[in-house]
This record gives sequence, C-alpha cells and structure tokens, in this order.
Amino acid sequence: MAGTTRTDIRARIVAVGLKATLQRIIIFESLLNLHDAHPTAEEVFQQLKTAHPGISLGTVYKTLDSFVEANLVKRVLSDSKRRFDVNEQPHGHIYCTNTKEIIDYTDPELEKLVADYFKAKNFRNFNLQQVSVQIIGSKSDPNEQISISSI
Amino acid sequence: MAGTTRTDIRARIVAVGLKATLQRIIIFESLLNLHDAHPTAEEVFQQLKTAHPGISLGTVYKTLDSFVEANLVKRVLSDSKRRFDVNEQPHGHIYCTNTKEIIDYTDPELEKLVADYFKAKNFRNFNLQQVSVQIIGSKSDPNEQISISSI
DNA sequence: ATCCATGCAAATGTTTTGCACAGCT
DNA sequence: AGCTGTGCAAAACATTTGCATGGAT
Repeated sequence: MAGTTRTDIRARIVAVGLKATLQRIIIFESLLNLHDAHPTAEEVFQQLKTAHPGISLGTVYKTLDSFVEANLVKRVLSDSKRRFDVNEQPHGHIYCTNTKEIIDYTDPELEKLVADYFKAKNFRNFNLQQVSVQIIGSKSDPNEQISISSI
Repeated sequence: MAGTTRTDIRARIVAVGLKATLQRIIIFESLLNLHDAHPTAEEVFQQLKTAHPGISLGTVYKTLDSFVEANLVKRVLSDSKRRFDVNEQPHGHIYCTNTKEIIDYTDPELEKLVADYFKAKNFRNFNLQQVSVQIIGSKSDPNEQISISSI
C-alpha cells in the first residue's frame, strides 16, 4: 500500500478537477499497486475485478484516459499496448528488447543534468511539460536484475 | 529522396543479415520518405499501394517487425499505434499532447551530454543499445512550428 | 435535481497468424 | 529441391463509442 491512503487518493483526484468516484479511486489505487508493471488497461481491470466484480473494462479505459488528460498519470513507451504510470518523481525508463519489460530508472543526477540543460533553452510555441530519458537495450540474463554502478 | 539510392538501401538491408527482397526495399524507401511522419504500418502501406498494388498489409507489418528486430529501424512512443523511425543519427522526440504529433528533436550537444553521462556508468546484465530523450508538452498554436533557442 | 460518470455491448481499429504459393540460391 | 518471404483472409486482440442508468455534489 506504500502509505497512500484512500483519502490521499481522493485528494489527488479532486486536486486535478475530477470527481472522486469509487471507480476512479480504485483504479488509481490499482495503478499504485501495479506501479512497477506499468500496466495496461486490461491489467488494471484484471487486478480490480476480483474485489470489484461490477467494474467495466470500458470504464477503466475511459478513466485512464481522463487521468492522463488531467496529468495525474503518464503513458509510457510500450510494446503496442497502452501502458500507464503514476506520475511520481521524475524518472526514465529502461526498455528491454529481450523481455519487453519496462523498468523504472530513477537517477536524480541525470534528471538534474537534463533539466538544467533545458532550463537554458527557450521554446517558442511550446509549453514544455516533461523531459524523460529512455534507455533501450537487452538483458543478458532475462531472469536476473539489471544493476548499475558509476565507474 | 535525400540521396539514398536503392543500391544503398539494398546494402543496408543485406548488412544486417536480411535478404534484400523488393518488398523490403520499397518499405524501407517508404520509411525514408515518410521519415518526418513517424509512420504506422498502415501509413506505409497506403503510401506504397499506389505504386505497388500487389503489396500486402500483412507483409508491411512483418517487414517492419523484422527491421526493428534487425535494428535497422526503431519504434517510437506514440498514440496507441506502432510508429516507426529509420535509424539515423541519434535524436530525441518531442511529443505534442495537443496535436499528437511526434517531432524529431536533433541536438548533438544534448546527445553528447547524455552519452557521456552513460559512458561513466557500468551496467551489469544489460547491453545498452540506445539512449534517447523524450520531450513532452503542447504547442500553443497547433498550426505553427516549434522553435528553440538557447538563452 | 442536475450533471457527469459508469456499465454494457456493439462497432471499430490494429496486429497477428496460418497456410498455400512464389522467388531466390 | 529447399529455403524463406509474401499475399490473403480469418482470427485475435485492443480501443472507442452510444446510450440508458446510476451516483456525486
């Protein structure tokens, strides 16, 4: 649960101007639970329907879209399905062409480097919302974790 | 056309270990023509079928997949369809949430900055193939170009 | 009470697949 | 001949839509 209560969730939903319906709350909750999986609408629906048999797949689609629209959630690069990610601290993604996994890559130093770079840039006719780094490659051993160290 | 002849294309296809069939050649050619549009399989098919009525959509799908597999072409973040991009010099993408456009962002200084950053990183169990920067935001005026200047 | 969100199911859009045939070596 | 790639059409999969009903403020 990671310390995010329903009250918190309700507040976050209301904060972006959406009504805090039960469906929106449990879908957001589900996104938090499935955070590491960068789930599809279908996956959110599957996780939800045991505890909430009434929920409809169409609603999950519509709700995820409205979350993205409201900037509560982001879409991520994926293998032909729409995948979603709760909007936490800035981070990049590692995409493994071998296992098709999308793995979060959180690296404040890199985020700062890139953010600073863009601070000195002036965009005309463009409202910059977000910069993120995509890392593409493949795991040598699909069953092992990736680890990273500075030289 | 940009100075890439069929002989060049043939060579690039053979270089990655694929047979240079006519379909592969014209699909690759089409990707070069449509480069700015980051086309879907369907869009490639549409562009092709006038000049080559025999070509099949299924073949376009299969061929694009094999190009990606062979690292001749990249997939790009998109609005729920698979979009493709010929593998030219390193560049990022600007995604406009307003118009859903994907616009190339070529910035050698940024590419160097990021590449250098990752040179000093040591990945274990991961073969890094590519790092790219995604910029997300929205055009103020959908009909105008974005321009960028350093401060 | 009003308005917007939801559930349902049908429609649409996208991608994958299997198989028979064609083309290259 | 033997391989692999292609075309076709069906199947599978993913997303969107319209509308009647339900729920939040």
